[in-house]
Amino acid sequence: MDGTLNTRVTPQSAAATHTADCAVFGFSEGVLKVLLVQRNVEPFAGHWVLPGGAMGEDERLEQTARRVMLELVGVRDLFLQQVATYSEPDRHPVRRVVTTCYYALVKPENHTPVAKGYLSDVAWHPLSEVPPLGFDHGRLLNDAHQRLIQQLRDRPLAFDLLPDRFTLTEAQQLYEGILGEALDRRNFRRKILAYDFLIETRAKRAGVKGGPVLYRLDRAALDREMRK
Amino acid sequence: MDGTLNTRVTPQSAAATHTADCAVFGFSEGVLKVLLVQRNVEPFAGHWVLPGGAMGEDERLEQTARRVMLELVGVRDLFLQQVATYSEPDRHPVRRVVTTCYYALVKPENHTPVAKGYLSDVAWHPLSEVPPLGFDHGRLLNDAHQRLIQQLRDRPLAFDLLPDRFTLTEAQQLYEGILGEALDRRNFRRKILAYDFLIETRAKRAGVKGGPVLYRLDRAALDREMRK
DNA sequence: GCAAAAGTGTTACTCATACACCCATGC
DNA sequence: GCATGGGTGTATGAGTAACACTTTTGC
Repeated sequence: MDGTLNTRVTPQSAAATHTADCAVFGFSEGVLKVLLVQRNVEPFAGHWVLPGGAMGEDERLEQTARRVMLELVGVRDLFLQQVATYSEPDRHPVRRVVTTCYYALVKPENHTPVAKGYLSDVAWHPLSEVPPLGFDHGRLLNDAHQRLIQQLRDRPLAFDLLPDRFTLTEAQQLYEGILGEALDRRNFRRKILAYDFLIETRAKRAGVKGGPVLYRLDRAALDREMRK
Repeated sequence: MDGTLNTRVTPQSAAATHTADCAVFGFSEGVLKVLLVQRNVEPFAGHWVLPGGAMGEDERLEQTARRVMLELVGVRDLFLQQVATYSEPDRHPVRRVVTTCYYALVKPENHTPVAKGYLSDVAWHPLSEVPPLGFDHGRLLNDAHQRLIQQLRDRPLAFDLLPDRFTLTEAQQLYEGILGEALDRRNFRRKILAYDFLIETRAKRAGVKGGPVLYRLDRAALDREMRK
């Protein structure tokens, strides 16, 4: 309640910087990946971490997250969900930093992230081969992934990660990558074909065996489903 | 990621105060209630708001929330869950305040909250009769309630709100109060009696018609269930 | 004795799961 | 022609939802 109880706001209580960190998930080559950046400044120089940045003066944290994503991977209008806020006094070794973690879903093939500023590298890492992360970002990433799993189980969130035309097998690989478990093909197909936002196209993809049918999204129907 | 991207930490980005606000739910007289405090200072003097306070120098937000609850209602070891963080630049009319909302569950009969400091009153309000709240606390309370509903649907969280001995009808009223819908008595009893943390006592309560059986909790079994 | 609340089983439906064979294509 | 992946249906079990009558007690 903003200092109404005994702990009135003081210069001390304002000493924390607030940042937004993003666990950005993408799907390519049949594998779920996360976008990481490598720091070239202390603390944690040389370490991989989640991309993030400090909240600006007239910005809310979600805007901070969007700005960081725009600057880093050049993507607008991404799907962004708040996960949690982390405030341990010693989570940043130099100064007090409170961070709010978001997760985001993007199509990697649409964007080529480039390292700028304090970063020596940017890369997609398969979620199964993430290096140890700096700060407490290993925990943030894990929490973000768990939240994504939880939300995917009752909403078809993940179709934003697929290319414009995709096969049901690709969709299934995506679900399996996120959930971390194998799914039965027939049960999966039945379940997602029960949605009305999948449109079968007549086109088939060259170079793929068995000529799988390509689907595309009915965006309006998907949005309707997501709002339920 | 703590200022690694372009938005390096500056004095501006540190200008926000961080607070923890709590939606404290209790259950008495068969009704779900929330603990509100009334401010006697501007801004929002005379308005009811959620209890909260500013994060201290060596404190994480959860500790802030616990401290506020201890000072206000004298309760330790309460069940506390983080809901979300709110950072709109204008959510506080005087200065920049970012807040993280928690919800808490307590037994009202064990604690008599007293108004101190900037507060002219403290009271339990039935959730169905909450006055318009100051700041954006109406939204916070709503979000906290929604999160509580969501979590109650897959974990038996709410038994902390019941007295030591309680009837199944009371438990059902509690669930109905939280979920905001009527439940079938037989289905409800079957469902919660399937848990093994409910212990039937031989005692019956005086003054209640029909001589309902009183139950108590097997705390260890409940904790086990909550960890699942 | 009557009003009020407690207590008790069964059925139908929906949803998740498990499981195996044939077909089309690329090589 | 064979290896690879695409495509399809059914049966079972679990969980959820709907539904009405009898018993006990306080007054």
